[in-house]
Amino acid sequence: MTHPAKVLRAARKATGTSSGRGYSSGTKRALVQSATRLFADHGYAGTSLDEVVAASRVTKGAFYHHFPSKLALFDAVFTELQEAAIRSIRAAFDAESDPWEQARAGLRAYLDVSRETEYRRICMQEAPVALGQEAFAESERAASLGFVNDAVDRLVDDIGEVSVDREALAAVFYGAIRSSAEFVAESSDPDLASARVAESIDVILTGLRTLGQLVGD
Amino acid sequence: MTHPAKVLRAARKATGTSSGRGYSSGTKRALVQSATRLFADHGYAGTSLDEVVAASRVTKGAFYHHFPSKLALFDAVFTELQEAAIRSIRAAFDAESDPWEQARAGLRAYLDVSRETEYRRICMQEAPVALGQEAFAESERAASLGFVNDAVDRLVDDIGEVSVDREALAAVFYGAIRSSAEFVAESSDPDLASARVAESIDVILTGLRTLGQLVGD
DNA sequence: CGGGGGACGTACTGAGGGTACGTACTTCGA
DNA sequence: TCGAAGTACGTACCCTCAGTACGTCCCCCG
Repeated sequence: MTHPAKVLRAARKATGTSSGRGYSSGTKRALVQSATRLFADHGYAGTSLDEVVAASRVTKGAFYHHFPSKLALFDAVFTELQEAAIRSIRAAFDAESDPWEQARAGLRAYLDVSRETEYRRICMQEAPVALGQEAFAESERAASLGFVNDAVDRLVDDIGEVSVDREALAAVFYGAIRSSAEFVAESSDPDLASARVAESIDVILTGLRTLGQLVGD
Repeated sequence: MTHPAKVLRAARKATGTSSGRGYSSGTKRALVQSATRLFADHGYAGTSLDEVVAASRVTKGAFYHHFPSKLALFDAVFTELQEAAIRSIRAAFDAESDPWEQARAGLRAYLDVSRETEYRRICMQEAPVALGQEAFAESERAASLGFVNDAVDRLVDDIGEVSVDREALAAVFYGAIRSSAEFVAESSDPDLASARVAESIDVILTGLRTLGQLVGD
């Protein structure tokens, strides 16, 4: 019997689908791509492996050759989205030198990233439940929360005089930013909403800065 | 054959377990209570109905007599926790009249509520995924977000001059508060952490107030 | 050219949510 | 007070779905 996978593999090779950053085969890439869309549309629990493998034109055997579990597939999808987001935010961050401009740029970049349904649904909504709060918090500290910590550090340094708890303030801002992302996402006019929340955060930052200047004098 | 449920029902009646705010029977109450603990410990997906009914000393048949689905059970648990939280926050809120004191009191009450693992895990973590973002956002607007909207409204009125987007600002603060709750929960010294974030938010509010006074003059 | 490993496919198992249906207890009107 | 309807369960079963066992094909290496 000639296996159907044979012709499929040949087809994928011909169309160039098999290329992709260190993946052993195009199959793995196809699985991650299908899963990204399905997880974003129906959530982790709402997506069956049968659907994933069907969308990827492979079988469960193929899947379990590349991934040890459904959760590992989700983790791969999550990590890929997360890393892309980090790259994007870091680029915006590093393009500025003034801490206040850096904070603005980072916020704008984050709001842009979270306009993508996939990032919001998978990285913000599903991940904490699917991966568990522990693991999620860990990767969060290394990623987005890290940026906020850096930004707040520089901001507080710049303000100088007024004494605040940096860690707590970072947590507060991190939540503010996350929530802004949802606000933008739920809005019917994302561009407008994005500007509105950015301005709100701006007012807060200005207030802090003003406070610092008053105390400094 | 004498059904085992017969003696169980009698036992529950004797120990007074069957009492409880409008529930048709003690069984329903027992199910909700067991589910609250199990969902809080292992999450929605991580809890099987078999575990719930076993912990409640009933069978699946009994369960499906009272609830149409596993999700309906979760919804009942969620609603109960949510309503308790609202009552608690509203009490703290209504005890103050000055908008700034009201905001502080509300924040403290919220931080207290979210110190309970059950509230955090079920109402903040699991609910958006289990119930779906749509339904969750709806009940959120009616509950916690409602308080924040009111508080921000009064605060902005009090500030007066400086023009800000109330809705956007409320979203920002709501996120800040949610994130504070997590910060407190993850901390090894919740009392201290609670004070730290409360102070951070205080500083932000003071900054806004100062800004308003400067513009007002 | 043969044999070993990588990349699959197929068939099955077990757990778990949900359903069908039967049975005991309660209530209520005649 | 006696049946009849409704309530509150219990039992047995079905179906979906994650995960496993095992076989096959193909490529590469000696």
